[in-house]
Amino acid sequence: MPPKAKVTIKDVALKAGCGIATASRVLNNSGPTSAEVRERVNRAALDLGFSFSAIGRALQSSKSMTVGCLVPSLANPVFAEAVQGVQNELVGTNYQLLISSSNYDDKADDDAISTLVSKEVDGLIVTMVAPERSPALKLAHQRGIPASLMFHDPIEGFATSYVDNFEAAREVAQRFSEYGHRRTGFLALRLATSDRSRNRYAGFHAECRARGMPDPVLIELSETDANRPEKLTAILAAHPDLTAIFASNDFLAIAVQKAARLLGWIVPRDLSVVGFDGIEIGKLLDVPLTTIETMPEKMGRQAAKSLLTAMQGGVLEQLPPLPFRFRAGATLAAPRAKSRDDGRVAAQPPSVPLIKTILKQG
Amino acid sequence: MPPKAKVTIKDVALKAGCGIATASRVLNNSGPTSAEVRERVNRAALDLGFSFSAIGRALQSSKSMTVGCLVPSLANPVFAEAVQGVQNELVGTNYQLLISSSNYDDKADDDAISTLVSKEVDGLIVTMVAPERSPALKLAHQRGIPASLMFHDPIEGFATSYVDNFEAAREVAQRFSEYGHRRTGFLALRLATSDRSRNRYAGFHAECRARGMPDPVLIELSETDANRPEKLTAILAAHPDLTAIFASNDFLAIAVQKAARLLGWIVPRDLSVVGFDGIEIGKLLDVPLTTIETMPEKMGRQAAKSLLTAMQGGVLEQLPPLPFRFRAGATLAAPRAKSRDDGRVAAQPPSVPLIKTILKQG
DNA sequence: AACAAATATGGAAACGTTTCCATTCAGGTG
DNA sequence: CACCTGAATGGAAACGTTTCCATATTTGTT
Repeated sequence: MPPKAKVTIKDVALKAGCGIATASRVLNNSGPTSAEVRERVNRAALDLGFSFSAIGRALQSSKSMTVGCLVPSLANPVFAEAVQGVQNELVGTNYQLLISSSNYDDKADDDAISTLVSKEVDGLIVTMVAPERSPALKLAHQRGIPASLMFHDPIEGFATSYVDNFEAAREVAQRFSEYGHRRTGFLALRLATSDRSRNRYAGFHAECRARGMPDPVLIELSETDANRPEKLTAILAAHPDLTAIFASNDFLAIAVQKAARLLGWIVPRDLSVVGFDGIEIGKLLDVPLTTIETMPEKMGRQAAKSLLTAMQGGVLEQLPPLPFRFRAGATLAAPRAKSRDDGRVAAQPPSVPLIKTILKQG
Repeated sequence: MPPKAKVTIKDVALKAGCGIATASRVLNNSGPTSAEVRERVNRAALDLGFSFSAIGRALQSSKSMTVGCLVPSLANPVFAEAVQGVQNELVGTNYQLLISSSNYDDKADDDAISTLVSKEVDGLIVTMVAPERSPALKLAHQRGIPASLMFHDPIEGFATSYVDNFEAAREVAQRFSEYGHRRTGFLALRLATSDRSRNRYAGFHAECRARGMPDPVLIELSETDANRPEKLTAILAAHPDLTAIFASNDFLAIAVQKAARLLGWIVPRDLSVVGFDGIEIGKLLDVPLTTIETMPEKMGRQAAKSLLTAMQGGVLEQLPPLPFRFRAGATLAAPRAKSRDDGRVAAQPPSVPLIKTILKQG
């Protein structure tokens, strides 16, 4: 084990007393070799601790054996799971995963793609703010780098692995309607940078209309407000007529319940809440979360799978969306029959001190 | 915009009517050039849509400008956040992030490191099952590839960014003791593959002893059982004398509360629970989770930061552990004075039908 | 025994960079 | 006017592979 910094195939050939070409053939099993030289080369490689330089290989074959993956942020468990799905699918192939994240920034998205392209990735798997108007992504496409989208609805020229947000949201509106809800709200974060949220809102809105319900109230929260319930509490208080909230993700669905409790409202008696994503924790809550279950891991897997076939010369074809599933939970129920102000506030007189207590600890 | 597959610096030089060396100097600002040729080269590069081949560069400079990162799984939000932290620190440098995951498998860990090394990463950031006995990691070290650990306690030869699990766990024992708890349990997943959990257990155990409490009951859950509360319910029922549980992560802390509820126990009246990690959702729960807050994002950042200085020729030095913080929450309280069987079961007669209901929906 | 066919081998080019070195040319100094 | 300095430039080597091609050796067939 001489800890030589770099041992190349040249060193192996030298030690084995043969030419580089022969050593290469032995090490790759890529051509005729005599048993004798095979023995010598393998022994030399082992002794020297040789391993191929992926860079040398990449240069000569113009294949980096690397796929680039861009998501807004790994701090969002949904994206993290999807990336893990990609990874799971890539294990066993010889492809490695180069990742980047944009923190939901349009410009950063584009830069990230450029960087990945200049690293000569063999394929791309992306979730970005606006894939349809990313110059870098278009350029990658022109250069013949196959790209597979995740979470996005289909757009011209790319295959995508996604869940039908519009349809899923329609189902939520339908459930609300069946329980007799009429005045609803849609709660989301960063609507401007999330086509997913926009699609959910669109579907929810469309189905509410179709059922003759009033248009849902659109509640958009800033990043920072999401962790501090006060703002949400104020918003709820300002809309006492809402009986049901559709939250664009499960975290928000849990946050809005916290806000409701601060007002002394009880879920689902005084307010129904439905989330989106289907995180596991939702099942374990005291009042299990009603939500739409999706499969981020599968999404990543599917994106990786199609990309792999595309990289092997196959054609990138659009598969149908991944299924979603309505998880009943217990945060959705019929709205109270009685008028709001009588019912809710009266039922929980000590709401004000409660707020104080919790504000203090936050 | 001729969508030529590959435009190299040779093409640029040709079009600009100069030598390759000159073109390189212009494009890199790395030597004397006349204003005139500079103009021509830049224009040619722009016209042709030239961008450097990172592979060509890597080969010649023997720097891949890539750091490899290995974590057990991105499906665990703690690791995902840490990786995002690494990423955040790397943005702005010219380093890209190559990731891999082992799914908590010892062998896979080693293979992953080998692969990353053969990709010639310039540095490594790793969390693995057992870094101290990974041949591949040792080899990387011998080859002079700097490596920075995450989540691990310090080991010979590597810098690590971590939280003092032992100390944090001692604090939990101390809090339990102060509230008057004596019989406690430690709940964990995959103890064999997580030195973090083992260290927490060790610290918890040590402090319980130091305070004259009985040794904590060690409860280890299989992966699959963690999502299905029945098993946990059975375990709790088998240990009716426990008054407090320290869970090795917040997810388990929430799961054990679910199990307790299935038995009709009320948290924290009948059972105190303390978690670990400090996930945001914990704050939003009806009964806010008592837990140890840690900073995974910072951990990733710190690991990346030290690695960066090491890669720039600096020395990899061990920093003190990152701080943790006890978050009070509301799932920790004094144990009930009365005997168990009187208190708990009698207080919640309808516990059996409740179990049935919930089992059905799971 | 002679020759074709198959097998084994190594030299060299190519992949896209950067950088060392040598060359050319202009301008300044004695 | 000869000389030196410094700037500008391009050729070529090197980084580690794979692969084409040509050569050398063995095997098999008449």
